[in-house]
Amino acid sequence: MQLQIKMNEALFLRNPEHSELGRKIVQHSIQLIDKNGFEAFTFKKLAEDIGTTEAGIYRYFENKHKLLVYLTAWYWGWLEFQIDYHTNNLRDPVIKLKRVIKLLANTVDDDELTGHVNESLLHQIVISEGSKAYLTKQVGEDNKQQFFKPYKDLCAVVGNIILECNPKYKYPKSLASTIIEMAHFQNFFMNNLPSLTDFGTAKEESEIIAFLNDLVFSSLKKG
Amino acid sequence: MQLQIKMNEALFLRNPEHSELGRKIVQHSIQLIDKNGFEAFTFKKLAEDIGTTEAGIYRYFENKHKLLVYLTAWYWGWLEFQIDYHTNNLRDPVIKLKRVIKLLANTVDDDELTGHVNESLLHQIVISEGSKAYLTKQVGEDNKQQFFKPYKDLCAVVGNIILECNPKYKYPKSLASTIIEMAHFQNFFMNNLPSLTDFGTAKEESEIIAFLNDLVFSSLKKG
DNA sequence: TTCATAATGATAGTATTACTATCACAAATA
DNA sequence: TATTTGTGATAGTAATACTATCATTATGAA
Repeated sequence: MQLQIKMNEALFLRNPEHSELGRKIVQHSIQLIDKNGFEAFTFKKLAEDIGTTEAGIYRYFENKHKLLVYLTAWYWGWLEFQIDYHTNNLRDPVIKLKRVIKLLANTVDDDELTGHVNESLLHQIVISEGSKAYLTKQVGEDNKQQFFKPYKDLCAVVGNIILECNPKYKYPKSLASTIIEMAHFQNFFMNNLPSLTDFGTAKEESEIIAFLNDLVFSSLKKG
Repeated sequence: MQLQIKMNEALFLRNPEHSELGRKIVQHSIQLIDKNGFEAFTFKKLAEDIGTTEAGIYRYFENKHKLLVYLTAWYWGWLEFQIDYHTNNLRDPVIKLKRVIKLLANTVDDDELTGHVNESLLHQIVISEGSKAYLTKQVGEDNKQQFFKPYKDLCAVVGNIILECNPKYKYPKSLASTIIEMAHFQNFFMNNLPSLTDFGTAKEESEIIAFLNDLVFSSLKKG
């Protein structure tokens, strides 16, 4: 059994899933970006880490920005699969939404079904570097090429569950993007700038979940 | 009359406010970063834009990261002043908080009191590039040196107003950082990835304000 | 089995970036 | 008047972000 996330072909020059080297590029880039941060990450270092050459990496990805977008898109695609999988048997939209919040805010375990991707590290990358995928001047171009479709799809899914909870709620999409972003930002703040949160002492993800639940379900309360 | 924001001395090598060249560095860096984005921004281009040399810039700022942190810190300091100024005569904390949300989410006009800083452009920079000031591997080091104090102070101010509204509310700081971040992220999404928001058609900041007000005051409602 | 093609490795080279260093000059200051 | 301070001009270096070429190896179709 194996899980494959279908990726936008414009994100790479050669599909990294289709070769050993490609999978190594994905695997080691996740490790390196997590370890040293995206700014310090270069294709040269990645090549050395893998034991190939810089040119070898460039055959798969145009540049490191595209690779970052690839990784985050992969993550959002994977997460949407997780959400579908863990909520498809649930009827009550409130329970569903709580489940989604948990999946967004919890540390993920490494998924055995995806050999070369360490989801736990990738989750950390999405927290620390994810916004850099779209906070650029090329965001318009990238968006035209559908690079952010997985993120937008996930947001739409969450937005729809929100509407199921309260069909009259006026800001389902904005609330969805708020939940998604804050699940990550509050985590980053908790661990790095704790005075921006109320979780500085305990540093428990469960508290982030409690905060998000409170935020969301106060908003969705009718009346 | 002149408004001066007191800045952390560790952010620069020479205080840019104290010389003509320094003020030009600040002024032109704001223009260039706004125009081309932070990634494409280099000290060489900045020097050419000003009509000085690269070495000249390095005498003021160690590197472009410090300059970005300087600019964002300046903005948060300025914004806190604006908030103090516009809310100090208000008694009702609910009105106060609404005022704060408006100040956070609205496009700012260029403040005449600060000659070399174009607050309107700087606001755009904080929206598009602001998170990059702390989403780095050095965030811990930078935080130890108090680089993010203005941001944290602002967050504390907002958190306290939240507590005035509802002393029993459990997440004042997290809600404060959520408001601040979302005032900017929803703006960025609205203009660049509109399907992540509910403001795609109108593209009005007033809608972001309405969303944030709804979000915040549902959460603070007692019961 | 053979021929063609595709993927990789090895190496080289370029323009730009991110600095550091040095020296000369002008203005302010003591 | 001597001295410090800020600026301009120039040079230089290591690293980054690529592009190009050629030889070798693996794959797979005829």
